[in-house]
Amino acid sequence: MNQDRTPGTLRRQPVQKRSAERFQRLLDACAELLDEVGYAALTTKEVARRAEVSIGTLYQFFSDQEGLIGALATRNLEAFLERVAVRLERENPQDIPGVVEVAVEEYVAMRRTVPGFGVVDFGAVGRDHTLDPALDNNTAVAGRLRSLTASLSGVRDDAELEIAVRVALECADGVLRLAFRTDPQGDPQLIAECKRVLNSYLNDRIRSLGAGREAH
Amino acid sequence: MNQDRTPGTLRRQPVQKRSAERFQRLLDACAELLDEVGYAALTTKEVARRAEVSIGTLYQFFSDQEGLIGALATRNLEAFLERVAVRLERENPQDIPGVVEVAVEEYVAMRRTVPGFGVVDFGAVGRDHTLDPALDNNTAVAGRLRSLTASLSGVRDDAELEIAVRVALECADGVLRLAFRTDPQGDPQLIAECKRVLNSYLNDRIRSLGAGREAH
DNA sequence: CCCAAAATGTGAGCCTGACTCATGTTAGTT
DNA sequence: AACTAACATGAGTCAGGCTCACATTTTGGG
Repeated sequence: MNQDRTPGTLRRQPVQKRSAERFQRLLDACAELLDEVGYAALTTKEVARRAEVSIGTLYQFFSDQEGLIGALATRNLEAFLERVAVRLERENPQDIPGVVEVAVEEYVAMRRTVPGFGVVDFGAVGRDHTLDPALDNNTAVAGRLRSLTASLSGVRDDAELEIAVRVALECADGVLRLAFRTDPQGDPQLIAECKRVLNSYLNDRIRSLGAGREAH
Repeated sequence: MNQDRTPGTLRRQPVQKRSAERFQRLLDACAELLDEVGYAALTTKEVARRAEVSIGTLYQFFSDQEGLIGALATRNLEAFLERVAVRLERENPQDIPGVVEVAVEEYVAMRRTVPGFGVVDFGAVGRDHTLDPALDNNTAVAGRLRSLTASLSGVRDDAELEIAVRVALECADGVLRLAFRTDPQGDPQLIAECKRVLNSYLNDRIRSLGAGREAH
């Protein structure tokens, strides 16, 4: 009877085709609006209107506004990981700079082409202080990236690598946001700096794990 | 006499003692509430109530909620820079790891003791996509840190250093947020990783500027 | 084909919170 | 005291998040 009021979650997965399409339309409208008016000025009413769906329908899928944003972030995350996985498989880089190059370039490409990606990428802003540290979007990304990394460069996939990837991800996120804050197309110099940070750190870090190609 | 409705700004600086105290009380109440209920659930009514001030008074000082948060961020920023400047002067470190140590430790100390610091540190969340990239809080921090860094380690204070410091700051911000997301007291391992990232990158970066103490 | 059940869709309206403004009060100055 | 500028107030306006009682569509037997 009473609806699921757990904040920031989905309420009902669409099962029929019609509602599945509406679900995607809502995410698309949300993404467009985020680009147009920004995070703070986003309204659920306008998202619904833009998706040509009633406000009630929106709330059948998402528990609240945060759930809507979260679902968009999840879709972005899946798309990003898919793109990275495809390119890694195709190009099969053998060292860390190779993997860094692919991951950064795909992120940049998505920032330039995917609506709303710049505002929410893999997680809404201000979702830090959740009391349950169980699930954290960036941690999820790190987990998936870690297995991709480990399998491709011969590095041992252990707790140390987990930390290195999480740390690298936070850095990349911050520097790339800066790059796009400075220049809507992404400041090339700062994008290069992002790769540099990751390579400096990971090289340093992985070597100390005794698994790099050039042991000290 | 329409009021200043420029978003995110101050409206009137307090000039008399009474209002100056109220101004600080409002920031204190805001900081406390941010810790208690989080950014999303913050209400201006409750901030005013907590500060024992009418809602009207709050809006005499701040153009809107964002202005309130911004003023708190500015106060945090000034306190941080003051603390770092004092410690740098006292300890006078001669190399990059020395400066990194001081800056990171002071940030950690403030996260542990200053109410609300964990939520807004130097800038509210979600303030990226402002159309005028003129002023950006992290850039301001970077500018001030840069002069401190340059004067103390004999590095040339030029555009390259500017970039290095801005990049380093974004990384530190991200990794330290992660450290405190994982552990309310700040995960020691991640704090150590933060220093490591900064040292790896800055060492790499500064050496290439031909100014480190150990030229290659 | 027909129908009940399940899934889905609707939007007027409730509620809460950001922000205003007409009016009253206090501090500083002469 | 008397005047002015700074300061303080909170009931009221407005907008946006979200609900719920009800309507419509799809599905899967029979």
